[in-house]
Amino acid sequence: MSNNLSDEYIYKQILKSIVEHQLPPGARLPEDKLSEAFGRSRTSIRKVLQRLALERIVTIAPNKGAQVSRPSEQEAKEVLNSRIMLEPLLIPEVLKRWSNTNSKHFRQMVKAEKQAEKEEDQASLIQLTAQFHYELAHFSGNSVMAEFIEQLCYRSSLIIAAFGSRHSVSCDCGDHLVLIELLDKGEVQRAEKWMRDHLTHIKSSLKLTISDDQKINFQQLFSTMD
Amino acid sequence: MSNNLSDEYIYKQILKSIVEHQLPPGARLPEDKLSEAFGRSRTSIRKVLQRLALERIVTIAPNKGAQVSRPSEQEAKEVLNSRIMLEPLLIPEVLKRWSNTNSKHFRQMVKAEKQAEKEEDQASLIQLTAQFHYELAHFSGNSVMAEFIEQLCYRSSLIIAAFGSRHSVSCDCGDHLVLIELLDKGEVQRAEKWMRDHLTHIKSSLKLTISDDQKINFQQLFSTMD
DNA sequence: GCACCATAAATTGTATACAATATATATGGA
DNA sequence: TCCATATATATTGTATACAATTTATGGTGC
Repeated sequence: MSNNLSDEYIYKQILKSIVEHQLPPGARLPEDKLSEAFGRSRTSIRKVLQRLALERIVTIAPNKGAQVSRPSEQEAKEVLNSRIMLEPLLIPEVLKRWSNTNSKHFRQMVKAEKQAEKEEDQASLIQLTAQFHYELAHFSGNSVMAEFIEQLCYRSSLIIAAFGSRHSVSCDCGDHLVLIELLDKGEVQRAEKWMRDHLTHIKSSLKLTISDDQKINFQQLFSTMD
Repeated sequence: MSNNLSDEYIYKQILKSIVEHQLPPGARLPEDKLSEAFGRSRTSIRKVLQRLALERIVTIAPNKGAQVSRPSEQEAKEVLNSRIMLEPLLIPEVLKRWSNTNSKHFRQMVKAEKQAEKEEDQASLIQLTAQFHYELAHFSGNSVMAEFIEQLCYRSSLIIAAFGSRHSVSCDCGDHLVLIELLDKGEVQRAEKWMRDHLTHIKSSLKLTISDDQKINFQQLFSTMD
């Protein structure tokens, strides 16, 4: 493989492989193998692995090295619950800045998603789905929040790798187009609700042990729906 | 100084110095000086500095090394706005888990704050104020959110160092006791509102250039208050 | 005195060496 | 055959060496 690659490039490359499920949870990441693959010394690789560890994408055990994180069920719930709380919260700000250009940009992205779906290119589909969410967050104008959400999106991909069912991914797509249309029409509350439901749906598609957290609420289940 | 200190210890030590305004924004953090101070090689120090850089507490410029971050006004606003959004959001969850033990714990903490205030121990006061906020966040049961808020608290300390007025710190204290009493009484909405107002007050105590972001809203200003 | 350039000192970037630890393999006894 | 132990191999942890770059110093001309 070619030489003299920046740390940032190596970081993105490894992250991408994990997010796209090429490197499954638990996969060992030996420093000298990576060192050889990227043609850089172990020093650079360690730096990248430590960064990924801080972001919880990778887990480093003392004297045992790095492996792709195996998120716990607890962590899975917390990450998804965080997204359910935060992403709808940013919708009003996104809408304030919403323009025709944005709309076109995101429609283009949905097109790419559908293309990946048709070609059964799981890797691209996962990556695009996450990208849709964090790019939207970035349009809120609050980059501090957006970067946090971006990390949660990467962690979600890992969580889907660990707890997702066969169709978790494609099913998830649930058509981001609907959201765009709501934003075009300026329907704040419906857009917020869509986002909440969308993420809740992803969460419930995970094969997590049932707990208090997701006891069936018959009241809600059989209430009149819109 | 004594030898063989863990990376974690060094990290906390440097973080503490920055949060407590011993190391002001812009202060250079030369690797070999720190290396000597902690009795470890530059390797360990670099690792710690890189972590702090990812957390935005420190800024590393290529070939120029690390210095304590100088947050921009934009960043200051985004961090505070994020806290204004998030911390009230966690109040309901905190309340669900609220117990007499918690109450006592936080009352103890307020006592310590007041002690620090009386002794004019600015460093402790800043640290305790931040700690109050992030410990509360941890009692929400969502550690993913709590860790993010913890980071935002550290960044806030840095922001106060950069943009705070003389009495930003002591004034801020605005009595955390009030919040505890609201939680004791189970007043969710009032507690949420208290938190929002408290953080908004901190934000407006900063010497930031006036922008759209904080134009005076007369409507709101002269509305009937409770 | 001040700007400018050359040189010296200090500081960071990167690779590598060696020690410490963990994992894998092989050997011997029950 | 299986398990325990010893040895060998592989892998990580840490310090250090050297190159690359920046910052400081000093001298020269104007």
